[in-house]
Amino acid sequence: MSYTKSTSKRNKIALVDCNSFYVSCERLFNPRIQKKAVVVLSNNDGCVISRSTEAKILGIKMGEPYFKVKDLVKKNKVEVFSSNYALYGDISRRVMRVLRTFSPKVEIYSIDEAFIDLSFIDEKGAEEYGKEIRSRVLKWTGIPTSVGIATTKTLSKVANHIAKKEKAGVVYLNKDIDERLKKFAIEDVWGVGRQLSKFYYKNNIKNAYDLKNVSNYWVKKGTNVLGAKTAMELRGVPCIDLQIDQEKRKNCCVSRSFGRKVTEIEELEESVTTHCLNAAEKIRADDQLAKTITVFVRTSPFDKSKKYYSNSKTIDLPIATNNSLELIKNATKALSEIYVKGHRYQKAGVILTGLKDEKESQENLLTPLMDNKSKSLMKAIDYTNSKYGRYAISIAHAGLSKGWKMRREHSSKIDTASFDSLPIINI
DNA sequence: TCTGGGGTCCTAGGACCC
DNA sequence: TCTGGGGTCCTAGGACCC
Repeated sequence: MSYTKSTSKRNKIALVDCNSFYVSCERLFNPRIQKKAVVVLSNNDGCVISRSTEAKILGIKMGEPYFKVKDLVKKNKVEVFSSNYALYGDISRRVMRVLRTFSPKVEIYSIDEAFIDLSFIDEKGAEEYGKEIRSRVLKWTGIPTSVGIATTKTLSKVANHIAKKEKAGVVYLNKDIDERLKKFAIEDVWGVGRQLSKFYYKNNIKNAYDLKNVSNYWVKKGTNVLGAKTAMELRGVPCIDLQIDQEKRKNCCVSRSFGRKVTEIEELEESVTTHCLNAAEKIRADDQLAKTITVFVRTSPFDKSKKYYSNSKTIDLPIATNNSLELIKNATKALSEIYVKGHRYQKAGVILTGLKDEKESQENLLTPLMDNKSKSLMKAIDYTNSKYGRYAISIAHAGLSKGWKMRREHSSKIDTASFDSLPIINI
């Protein structure tokens, strides 16, 4: 058996993850905050969702409500930003474009991370290649990354985690794997969340090594197939394929918390209408049609002094559509069925499901002739809004005052349209 | 006063059918 | 008291991810 030969052909998957991505994006445009503690807040300035290393050291936790750390932030002069997803999306696309120069097989896993197939690199070259990825991404986009390389996606997640923790930049997990896994807490394993951690701890499985060494049968019985796949991947057996083709979404959800509590149905209607416009625009951009629409509303789950109310209504559309007006009509009807006077609503949303390709949908003989007309209307609206800014054309029912709209008190106001026209300078 | 948003996949259980 | 047995399809809800 020729061992060396087979190992050199082994699967190699790199996970490239941007460090403190949203903070790094804000830093690109703000030299003043390079070395400072910085945090980025979620929509509505609700929670901390990105932290610089300095902010982590101060003890600011991921996902922590902003009001709980406000004092700490003030005392330590932490720089605070409301999130700017249009900006982060632009930077993300740039990062991904650079990653594609390293391998034809790239899976964009989230806004700030990607799996890359590096099986064509031999054992000795893997770590060097990882370093080259880091430096090129940094040079071409300004974004710092960490790279983990291993034989499966789950192990490359482990490697990446270690790279971040040890500030190693690149970790290639090819030796002393068991020793590393023994020090890797079970709750940090990709695919093991709160419930599974509880279950594993109860059964004396405390780290990745423990999980690697229990029987597949036992894992599958106690959890499900995904649990078993995770265990297999820790053993180095690839079970989760790289998804290279960007598949279209199957659902589309648009929802927001309100900037203040809402009690009247008119304001709920405004927000639901706005969410419909956004959701419809999203699926039109992908040439998709929706078969069903769900509207949901809820009060604050944190307000213990009031009774919690949460409800949703789903409507099957007679003909799959992406027509804003059609969707709004149904959403409004759904809303009227779940609205109960007297509650202080905190959030409302719209979910489009049963999405399918417009091309694949059969032309329905009963489709009114109107349809072509409204199709061109939607096209015109999308074009105008993309050219002159979102909401250049809206409908009156979406509301003009929008007293319920979310808070964004710390926006850096970086205009991505103008950013996109900036020249790129390679240093 | 103030606690994000948008996804995917899996399973259990009901409806329905023969 | 006893109440068939399987198969498929669909959906709601849970768990997980970033």
